[in-house]
Formats: sequence, C-alpha cells, structure tokens
Amino acid sequence: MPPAVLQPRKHAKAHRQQALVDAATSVFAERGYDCATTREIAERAGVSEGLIHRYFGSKRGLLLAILEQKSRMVEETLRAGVPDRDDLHDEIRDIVLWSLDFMWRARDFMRVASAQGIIDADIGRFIGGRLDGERVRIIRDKLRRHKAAGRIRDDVDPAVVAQLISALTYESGFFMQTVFAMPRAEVKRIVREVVHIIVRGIEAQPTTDNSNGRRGASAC
Amino acid sequence: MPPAVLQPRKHAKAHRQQALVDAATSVFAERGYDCATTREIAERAGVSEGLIHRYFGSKRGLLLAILEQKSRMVEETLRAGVPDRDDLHDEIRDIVLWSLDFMWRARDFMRVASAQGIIDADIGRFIGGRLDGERVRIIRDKLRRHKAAGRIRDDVDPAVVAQLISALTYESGFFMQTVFAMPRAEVKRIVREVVHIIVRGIEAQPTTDNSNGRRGASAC
Amino acid sequence: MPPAVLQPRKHAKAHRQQALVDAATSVFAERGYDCATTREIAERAGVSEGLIHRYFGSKRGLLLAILEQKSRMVEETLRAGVPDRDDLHDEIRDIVLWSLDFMWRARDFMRVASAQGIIDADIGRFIGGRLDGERVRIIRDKLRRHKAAGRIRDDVDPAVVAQLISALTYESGFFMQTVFAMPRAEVKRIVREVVHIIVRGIEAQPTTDNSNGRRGASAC
Amino acid sequence: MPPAVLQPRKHAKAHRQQALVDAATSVFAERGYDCATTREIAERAGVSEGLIHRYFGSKRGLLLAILEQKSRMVEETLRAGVPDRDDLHDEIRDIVLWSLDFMWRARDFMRVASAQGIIDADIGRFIGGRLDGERVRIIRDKLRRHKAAGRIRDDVDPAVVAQLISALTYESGFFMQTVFAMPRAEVKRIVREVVHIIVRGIEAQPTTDNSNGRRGASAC
DNA sequence: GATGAATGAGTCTTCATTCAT
DNA sequence: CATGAATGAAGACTCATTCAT
Repeated sequence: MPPAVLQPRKHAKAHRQQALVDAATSVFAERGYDCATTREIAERAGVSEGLIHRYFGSKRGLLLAILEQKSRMVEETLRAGVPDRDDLHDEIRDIVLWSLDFMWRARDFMRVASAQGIIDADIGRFIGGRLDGERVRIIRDKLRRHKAAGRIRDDVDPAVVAQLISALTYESGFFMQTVFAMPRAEVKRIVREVVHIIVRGIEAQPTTDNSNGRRGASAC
Repeated sequence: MPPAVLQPRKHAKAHRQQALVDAATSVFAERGYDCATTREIAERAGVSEGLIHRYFGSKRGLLLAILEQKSRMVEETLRAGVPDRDDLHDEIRDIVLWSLDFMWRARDFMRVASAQGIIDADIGRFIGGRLDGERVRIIRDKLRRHKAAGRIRDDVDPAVVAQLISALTYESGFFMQTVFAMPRAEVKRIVREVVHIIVRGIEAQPTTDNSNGRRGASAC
Repeated sequence: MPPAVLQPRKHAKAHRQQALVDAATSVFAERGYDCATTREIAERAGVSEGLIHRYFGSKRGLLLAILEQKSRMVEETLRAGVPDRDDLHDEIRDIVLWSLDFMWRARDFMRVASAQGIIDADIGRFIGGRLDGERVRIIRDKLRRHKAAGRIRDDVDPAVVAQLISALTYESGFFMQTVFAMPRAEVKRIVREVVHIIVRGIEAQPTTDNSNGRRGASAC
Repeated sequence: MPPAVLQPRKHAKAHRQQALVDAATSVFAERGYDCATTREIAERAGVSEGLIHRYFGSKRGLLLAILEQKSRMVEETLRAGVPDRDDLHDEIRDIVLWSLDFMWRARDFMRVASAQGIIDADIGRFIGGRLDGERVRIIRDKLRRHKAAGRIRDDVDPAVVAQLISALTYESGFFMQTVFAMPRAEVKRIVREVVHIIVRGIEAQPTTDNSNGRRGASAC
C-alpha cells in the first residue's frame, strides 16, 4: 500500500494549487486582473512563478479556475445552505440576508468576478449564465413553491421576482457593502425594509392595515 | 471680442480634449482601463500621445476627467430630463425606463466607471457618493413629494425605496443589457412587471383586485 | 553470460539512449539547437526529461553525443561503402553521388551539425577536423592511388582536388538539396556535369575531342 | 529651409538604426540568433531595448533587416566591384579571390545568414534565391561572355560552372576561413590551384603541356 | 503649444536543470 | 534507476511617461 508514500506528493500539489487560487483571488481583488502580476501571486502563495503556467496554463487560466471553483461552490451552498421556509416573508428575508453575508465573506471573489465580467465578454457571459443565472433560477424555484401553495398573486411571475431579488442582493451585498463601503448595519436595515415592500407587492392577500408589513392573522 | 485670432486655437484645444475623452471612454470600455494603451487612445482621438499628459497629467487623470464630466451630465439630465408625474406608478416607471435607456446609450461609460470603481477604492467612493448617490437622492426627493401627497404608505421610507429602484435600474440597465447581453425587450418586460410589484408594495391604499397592477379608477 | 537478468535492463538503457539521440537529431533539425526544448526531445523519445541529464549530462552533452556517433558512422561508411574504381571519372562520380545520397538521408543530422558548427567554435572545429577533415582525407587517399597509377597530372595535388570535391559535395549534397530545396534531379544533373569538368582539369592526358567528356579509348 | 534643424533628428534615427543592425550582426554571429538577447544587442548599440521593436517590429524583423541590407550590398558590389577580364583564368581567379576577401570581411554576416538559413526555411529560401542565387547568376553572365567569345568549350554550360565556382567560394570563403579557422594563406593557395583545374576543365582549347596551368602562347 | 521619438521599468512566459520519491 | 514536479533565471516584448525639437 504505497498511497501513504504518495499522499504527501499529491497533497502538496493540491495544496499548492489551492494556495495559488487563494493568492490570486486576493491579488486580483486588490489590483484588478490586468494590474495584478503573476510574480506577486506566486510570492503570496509561496510557490514559484512557473507553477502558475504549469498548473493553469496562463494567468487567464488561473482566473478561469477561480471562477469555476467558486461558482460551483456558490451553487451548492445556496441550494443546500438556505432551508426552505413556509412563510413567504421569511423565505425571501433568509435568501437576502444569506446572500448579504455570503457576498461579504466572498468579497474578494466578487470583486474579481464583477470587474472582469464587465470588461471581458467571455467572463461576462459566464457570470450571467452560471453565477448570476443559477442564483436567479434557484430563487425562482423557491418562489414557485410558494406560488403553488397560493401564497403569491396569480399575476406575479416568480422568475421576475427572482430577478428583482437577485438585483437587490447583488447591489446591497456587493456594491453597497464592498464597493461603496457603506456601513454594513445600515445596509442590513435597508434590505430588511425592502423585503417588506417586495413581499407586500407579491403576496396573494395583501394586508392593508398592518404596520410595516408584519403580516399577521389580520381579518378583512 | 479681441482675441478673434486666438478663439480658433482655444476651440481646437477644447475640441482635442473632448476627442481624447471620447476616445478614452471607448477604448477603456473595450479593453478595460489597465489594458487600454495611451497610444490607441491618442490614435483614435487623432492627436499625439503626449497631449494626454499635457492635458490630463496622466492616464489616470484622463479617467478621472471622464468620470467628472459624465457624472455632472447625469445629474443634470436626470433631474431635468424626467418630468414629475402626479401618479406614483407613472413616476417610478418613467424613472426606471429613462435609466434603462440612458445606461444603454452610455454603456461605454458605464463599463468604465463600474469596472474601475470595483477595483479602485477612490473611484468606488466617487461612484457611490456622486454618481449612484446623487441618483438615489434625486429619486428619493421625487418620492418624498408623493409621500407628502399621501400616495405612499406612512411606514415606507422614500430613501429605502430609492435604493431599491436604484438597484433595479443599475442591474437591469447595465448588467442585464450590457454585461449579460440579454435581449433589451426582455429586460424592459421584466422591469415593467417589477415596477408594478414595487408600487403595490409602497402605495398608500393597496389595490386588491386589479389584475397585474393596472391601477385604474378603482373605488373601494 | 551470467547477468541474463540484467541484460534486458542494459538493453533497455541502450535503447533509451538511442531513442534520445534520434529524437534529439530530429528536434534539433526542426527547431535548431537553441530553440529545441528538452521536453519535446524527451516526449518524442518517450522517456522522461531527467534522463537526458542522467545519460548525457546536459542538453549540450546530447548534441555532442549525436556528433560523435554520426561522425564515426560517416567515416566507416565512406571508407568501406564506396569501392575503389580503376577509372578516375568513375571514382570521382561514385564519391560525389554517394555523398549526395548520404547527405540527403542524413539531412537532419547535416542540419544540426552545420548550423551549430557555424555558431559554436568547438563544434566548428570538430566538424572541420573530424567530419569534413576525415572526408577530405579519404578522398585524397583515393586520388593518390590514381596519381600513383599515372592517371592524374603531375602538377595536380590530390589534397587540393579532395578539397574541391568536398566543397562540391557539401554544397550540392546539403545546401542545394536541403537548405535551398532545389529539385534533387536538377542537382544530380549539375553534379554530373561538374564531375566531367573536374576530371578534365586533372587527368593526365587530356582528351581534346570527345564530346562532353565521355572519355573512351580515344587515341591521340 | 528647416532641414538644417531636422537633419540631426533624422540623422540620429538612421544612425541608431544602423547601430542596431551592426550590433545585431555581431551578437547574432557570436551567439547564434536564438541565443542572442535583444538586451545585449541594445547595449552594444548603445540604445534602449524598446527601439528594436519600434524600428524592426521584433527580433526577427531585425534579422530580416540585416539580410535585406547586406544582400542588396552584395549584389551591387559583386556586379560593379569585379571588373570584367578578357582572359578566362583571370576572370575566374578575380571572382574567387574577391569572394574570399569579401566573405572574410563580412564573416559575421556570413555566420548569421548561414546558420539561420539552415534552420529557418524562410531564410533558407531567401539565401538560396537572393544571396546565393544572385551570385550564381552574376558569375554565369560573366562566363557567358567568355563562351560567346569562344573561350569556353561548347559542351560546357556556364550555369553549371557558375554553380561550381559558387560552391568553391562559399566553402573556401566561409567554411575554411571562418568556420574551420584554417590559415587564410593556406586557403588562398588551395583556391588558386583549384582555379587552374577548373579553367583547364572548361576552356576551349585545352593546353596539354604547360606546367600547372600557366597558359601561354602554347601551340598545338 | 504640440509632436513623436526614446526610454526603462516591468510583464508574462519559457526552459534547462535539480531532486525527492 | 527513472520519474516528473518544482524551480529560478532569463527573454522578448509592451507601455506610460519624458523631452528635445
């Protein structure tokens, strides 16, 4: 059973690859893809510059590897990490707050993906189709369940609401928190209020009298 | 007017400066700020490379000049170009559709400002405070008029709604149309539906029975 | 033979060494020594890159091994492969045509040796002294036999004629055929005519009347 | 008349270009094209590395410029520099000795062109068609004059003789003198003897009795 | 004031060579 | 012994910026 002997090698290789991905994410985030140098990435990862090309083919290959790895992670986490709720408001609030938190923790990656997606058409399509697209689809599916349960108005399309929620989370989770450096508490407050507005705009039997959206067992 | 002879010169100078700003906007948009070369900008503007440094000090100075010029233009146009409406739905729809159109026409500039704002903290703050911030403030002021007129619920903060609308317009106007290259008609359809949802979520006397939000002369 | 078990190993080693020499010859010929990469050589030989250094010390060691091996082969073949002739014209024609053929078959090697010999003084001397020098000496010896037999003018130095023939074979065998990519039939035609000229210039009793050098039993 | 003012600039530019061509010729000759570095060339020329790319586009562009410049020079010089002679032996001897001298003075260039011509098919064709080809054509034309004057045998093709002379000059002028580093006096001696042999092989009325080719007023 | 020629610092990338396994 | 993963030194080429004209 030689695996005990080979393991260190393979381990070291995977370790180094991950170190490069992590280092590149932070350097790309700090300087922007074009301004970032492979030298700094290699230094921060503690490996030689040549390894970038051996592992990822080129600087761009490293960028694509980052995108690929993170987007797979996002999909899995969002799908599994936010449990379904039977209350429409709770559902949407959970999604939004979870995204707020995720995009803050992954703000380096968000910077890289967003900035380059704007400049590079290929990457823009990748983000629109995979990253953002998948998030919209997941949210839509969750909303469909509520619609089927009669909790959403007939004339409201879950896909459209999903787009609205996605826009909200991206703007608040990334731009407000990271790019505009707004206080996170302030962002959270705004988002909570917005969720009430959205819910009021889509729920099946709009409550007329509750103050600030706390929907209760209000009779007509 | 004595300097009849100098006028052409000054004219030529202003002309050249504008040519550089325009050329830089398109080159920055195509290649990204870091990848763009001063040589290509100068070539496209039909002037010599050295002029960039004489007029704007550096490549970065040219970028800042673009931002300054365009953001001033945006403020003036949005404030003056979208006339007030007495109907809440019409007001919001007009704002959103106007932004959709503006961001499409200025998509080169949007690319430059967005991509670099994400990478460069200074520019990020500039956009948050001036470009996006001013837009949010303008929308908020318009909404305040409606709130004063009793057309918006008491428990709804116009500033929060302004943020929501801003997020919606940025996401749809820039990301969907330009970055993700979605069909513009599709984007417009989504946005129109979203406007109904938002209006329903904030208006003072929610209409319960109209199909898909076509508010009419609905009596109680 | 006791090491019946080791034999296969040794065989494998010799096999690998030869594979490397062959692969290197073709890669050097295609790309030039400096441009050729040890990786491609190893790949084409089907062995690992490290073996080049274990067997030959360095990339240059591999080049020297090629030269050594081939030059030994050339000497043996030319000395043994072209039988002596009693007719001067036949002798020279055989030498030239054999060289024409050999240099075509070994054109990869010729490229490597020639190109690098021009650049690298050590290799240049090696070729001048061993490869080309030996060929000249062999030809000279063959001519001496004819001189001793009275078939060559007294005032003609076989060593000089050998140099002329060597120049002719090198130019036609390598440059015309391989470097200038002239049609091989055309080259052969030129060479045959040149042989007539040379023979006429060196033979003891010049024939005055034969058409185009077909020397026969022409009386005076 | 501003040329007096512009001249220095233009002069400096042409001067720098020539300095680069000269420096590159010597560096290429010393190290070989692939091994030579643009940095060393620029240093030796006393200009910045970037100029190579501004002037010649690339390292290869610089090589092509060298070839172009020198080959034009060769053609002009050979055609004009070696005056016609009415004696066949004098004519051929002059051509060969002039080439011997030229190839020695231009040995750096010869190295570059020869070594790279062997490796690079494009350059090989260039040399075969332009450099060597033109030399052969010039020699052939000179010989045709002698044939028309009845100084060359009817059954001898001047084109073939031109090839033989070209091969001789290349081998002796470049390989013997430069690559094999043979003593130049020795090379000259060999060449002079070879010229006698060739002349004897092609001249119309072969002299039978003169000692070592000193053709005189020898009657039959 | 405007030009464009020149610079030199810096980039991505390649590759012979070494060494742990 | 053989492998192939890793290195680090070096190379061609680019580009913002400067400056003489």
